[in-house]
This record gives sequence, structure tokens and C-alpha cells, in this order.
Amino acid sequence: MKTKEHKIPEATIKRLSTYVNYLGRLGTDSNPVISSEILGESCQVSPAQIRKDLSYFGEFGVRGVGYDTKKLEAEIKDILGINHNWPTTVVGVGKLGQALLNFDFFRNHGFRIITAFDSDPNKIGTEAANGVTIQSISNIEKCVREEKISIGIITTPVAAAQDVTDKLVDGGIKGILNFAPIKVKVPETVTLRNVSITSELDNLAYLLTQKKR
Amino acid sequence: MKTKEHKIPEATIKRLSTYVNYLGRLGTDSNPVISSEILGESCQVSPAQIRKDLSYFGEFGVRGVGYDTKKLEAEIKDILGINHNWPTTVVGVGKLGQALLNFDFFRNHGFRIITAFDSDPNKIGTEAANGVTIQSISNIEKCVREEKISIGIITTPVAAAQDVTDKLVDGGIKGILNFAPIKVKVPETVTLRNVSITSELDNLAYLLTQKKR
DNA sequence: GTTATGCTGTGATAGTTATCACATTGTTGC
DNA sequence: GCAACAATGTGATAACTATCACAGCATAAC
Ligand SMILES: NC(=O)c1ccc[n+]([C@@H]2O[C@H](COP(=O)([O-])OP(=O)(O)OC[C@H]3O[C@@H](n4cnc5c(N)ncnc54)[C@H](O)[C@@H]3O)[C@@H](O)[C@H]2O)c1
Ligand SMILES: NC(=O)c1ccc[n+]([C@@H]2O[C@H](COP(=O)([O-])OP(=O)(O)OC[C@H]3O[C@@H](n4cnc5c(N)ncnc54)[C@H](O)[C@@H]3O)[C@@H](O)[C@H]2O)c1
Repeated sequence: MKTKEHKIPEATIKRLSTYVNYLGRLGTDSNPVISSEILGESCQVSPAQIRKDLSYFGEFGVRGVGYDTKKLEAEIKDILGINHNWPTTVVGVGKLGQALLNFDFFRNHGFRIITAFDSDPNKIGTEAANGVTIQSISNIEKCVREEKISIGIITTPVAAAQDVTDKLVDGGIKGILNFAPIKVKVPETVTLRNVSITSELDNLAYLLTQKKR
Repeated sequence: MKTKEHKIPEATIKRLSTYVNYLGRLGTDSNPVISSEILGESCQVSPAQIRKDLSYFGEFGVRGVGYDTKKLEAEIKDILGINHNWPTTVVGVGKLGQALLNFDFFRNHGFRIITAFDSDPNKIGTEAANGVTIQSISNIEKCVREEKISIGIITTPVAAAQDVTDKLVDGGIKGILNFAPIKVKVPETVTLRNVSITSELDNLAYLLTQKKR
């Protein structure tokens, strides 16, 4: 994989994630090769956009033929860094945290949720998902450090989000995916992404409101 | 509200959603007025960006002073169309669907989840959340039409996503928020947004991988 | 071989979005 | 009333992203 010096558009990364997803489903034995046109149809992205996205990272296809489906899938997984399992933890095992913990897809897709934390005494010690026992939030720093956990997923209420963020950071976490609707602060060494389900709905409401006019 | 002719950047809408969120929390009686600088600090957006975002829709502030916190909150809710309750339904009451059904925030924020549908006979007839009973998926088209449901949230497995989409469309749904990792097809009259939690994690993995190099 | 064919890879271009600097205008103090 | 001030609103500019058209290259046909 050649990583060119260019800064890569965030939209490109998002699309690469989509491509991987579809390649995994489209790649059958009877379908060993795929063109940017066919992949684009599934992903609802223009063929040129797909080729441009890939061109940031190197040359993966064969001119006149297309892309080896399995090989391209592997290459994109390399690019995204989901070709190995990131040790991951879920903090806040409420409704949303539970859904994520039970979402098997992550397991086969580059992430391994190995621990879960909560502050509720009634939850501590119970099993959250296959093989993951909920631990006390007071252990989190030590545990993140000892188990070399790379990624923390925050699904606590807003009020607790900054506090658990700080604890994760103190434990040496590398990246955080935050579902609480607040912009938590992290040092520059830690990578942060916020997921806002609410704003997706808001956006839908906006589009519907526009259409009415 | 003056809506200027310009096309509004999608990023602007996403930020407006953030602004509303913070305004709701920042607006206290002791804090009736807020400047773009202070709001920007909370939201981690530059003051100029906030002013530009708002300027697409009109003039909401007072020069030399700032914005009336409560009034600005209401104005943005108007713009986004979350100033009334959109009748909403959740299709597929699994782990994720349940989390959304129990997420009270939506209720006070422009959306009212009034029905839920599933295909699992063991779930049909049980209560999914406060006051919402799970109905059979076979009733969905009729129900969407009769209860004038505007928004459908899809949280079924991939295999069922296109099918339930079609049923929602047939019932006259206006907008769909799709959590299944597949690009479902809808007619132009229906507004669609896809939420990809997986791609957020992939993006985080990518950033972490970059940082290591 | 040579030519025709087809799909990739990419430079050039158009379109979109963010940033900046400052003109504008309401407020406060004297 | 007038000057000094403070924060908004916005045109101009820079940065970024997507689209397009076609050159480049492997393959297939003969
Ligand atoms: N449920 C949704 O559909 C949804 C959607 C979008 C965003 N969110 C956000 O995700 C977060 C979680 O939502 P939820 O519906 O799962 O809430 P929830 O109340 O069901 O779960 C929160 C969990 O966090 C635990 N917790 C509280 N303080 C803690 C602390 N200091 N340390 C560790 N754990 C702590 C609680 O014990 C509870 O188990 C919230 O911030 C919410 O705004 C939820
Ligand atoms: N759980 C997560 O954290 C998560 C994260 C991202 C995306 N997703 C996506 O969200 C969707 C739901 O995930 P989940 O974890 O809640 O799955 P789940 O298996 O817990 O729930 C799926 C539900 O859909 C119902 N269902 C199946 N076919 C149906 C049909 N034809 N009509 C109506 N209902 C039907 C099932 O009975 C079940 O209750 C999946 O597509 C998944 O990929 C889930």
C-alpha cells in the first residue's frame, strides 16, 4: 500500500467503508472481478468517484478488466486499518451500549469488544454480552492500561461523558467514539469522533420541511 | 424566518443541530444572551462559522450584543423543522430499535415515536417502551397511512431492510432514517438518510492507523 | 504480431465550503 | 447627543472536493 502525501478527504474514508461492506457481500466465487461501475451501482457512488478514492492510495485494479473483489476488499481493510482486531471497550452499558456490545458485526470487522464498564452496582458483575462481564467504572483506568485497550466507546449519559473520557485518557486510550451529545475534550494525542444520531434525525426533519415549501 | 434561495451546505445543518443542543443547555436565566464566540467554544466551531451558518437563514442577533439564547434556540428549531412533533415509527425492535424507542430525548426534541413493528411473533403484542406496543409488520402499510406517520426508522437486519422500506413507502411515509448497512432504494418523493455507525468506527481506525505511521 | 476493445488511473476543471477581514449597527458611558 | 466600543453580518478569498474527459495499459480477437 502506497500512502501518498496528500490529505485524504473525510468523505473518501466514509465511502471506503461502504465499499468494503459491499465487497464483502458481492464477492462470490462466480464473481471474482468487479468493475467500478458495478460497485458504484450498489454503493450509489459514481464510478469515477470510486476510482478517484482508490487512487489516493495506489493502483488496485487491472485496466480493461476491473478489480479482484477479494483482493480489493483486503486492500481497503489495510487502508482503513481494520485488518486486525482493535481491542475495544464500551463505557456505559445502558440501552445503546448493550446494542453495541451485542452487535456481532464488529467482531468480524476489525474490532473486538473485550470489556465493558458501568457505575450501576446492580449491573456490575453481570454479563453484558457473550463473554463480556460488566466491570466497575473505578477499575477502568487500570484495565485499559493492562489490557492495552485501543478504542473506547462512550455510551454514558451526558453528565458522565467528560469524566469517563478523562479516565480513558488517563489509562492511555488511543481513540474514542463518543455517542453522548456533548463535545468532550481530549488531548491531541487521542483521536476523537463524535456520533450524533440526533443530528441525523434533525437533518431528516430539515429536508422534509424544505420539501414542503 | 427568511429562507434565502441559496443551497445550504449539509455541514451547516449538522452544526445547527449542535447549536440547538447546546443552546438548550446553556440558556439559563442568568445567561439570557450568548455571543458567537462563547457558543463556538462549547460547540468547538469558530465564531465566524456560526455567524455564516445563521446568515443563510436571516439575521438573528443584535450587533454589539449577541444572540438571545432562548430566541435563537427557537429560531433554529424552526429552521430545522423540529418545532413540532413528527409522528415517527421504529421498524425492527431488536437491540438497537429498543434503544431508540427508549431514548426520551427524541420526545422533547421534535419527534414522537408512536408505533413500532416487528416480524417476530414472540415480540408482537408486547410493550417496547412507555406506551408503545409492538405490532405485526403486516399491519405497517395500513397503520402508516391511517396514523399519518411521517418518519420511519429502520432497524431491521440487512436482509429485511429493502422490504420494509417498500412497505413504508407504500404506506405514504415521508422520510426514512436507515440504520441497516445497505443503501435501500426509495422513490424521489421520499427523503432518505443512512446512518452508518460502522463507518464511524472505521474512520476512527483509519485515523489511528495514520497516527501510528 | 497487430489491432480492437474495455476499464482503470489521473490531470484539468468546475463546484462547493470554510475562512478572513471589515463594514455595519446597536449599546453604553459621559 | 456624541464618541468609543463590541459583536454581528457578509463579500471576497482561499481551501477543499467532486466531476469529467481521456490517456494509459492489459486483454482478447484474429
Ligand atoms: N438510546 C439511544 O437511542 C441514543 C441515541 C443517541 C444518543 N444516545 C446517547 O447515548 C448515551 C447512552 O444512551 P442510553 O439510551 O443507552 O442511556 P441509558 O440511560 O440506557 O444508559 C446509560 C448507562 O450509563 C451508565 N452510567 C452512568 N454514569 C456512568 C458513569 N459515570 N460511568 C459509567 N457508566 C455510567 C448508567 O448506569 C447506564 O447503564 C446518552 O448520552 C445518550 O444521549 C442514545
Ligand atoms: N446493534 C448495533 O449496535 C448496530 C449498530 C449499527 C448498525 N446496526 C444495524 O441495525 C440493524 C438492527 O440491529 P440490531 O442489533 O438491533 O439487530 P437485532 O437482530 O437485535 O434486531 C433486529 C430486529 O428486526 C426484526 N426483524 C427481522 N426481520 C424483520 C422484518 N421483515 N420486519 C420487521 N422486523 C424484522 C427482528 O425480529 C429483530 O427484532 C441491523 O441492520 C444492524 O446491522 C446495529
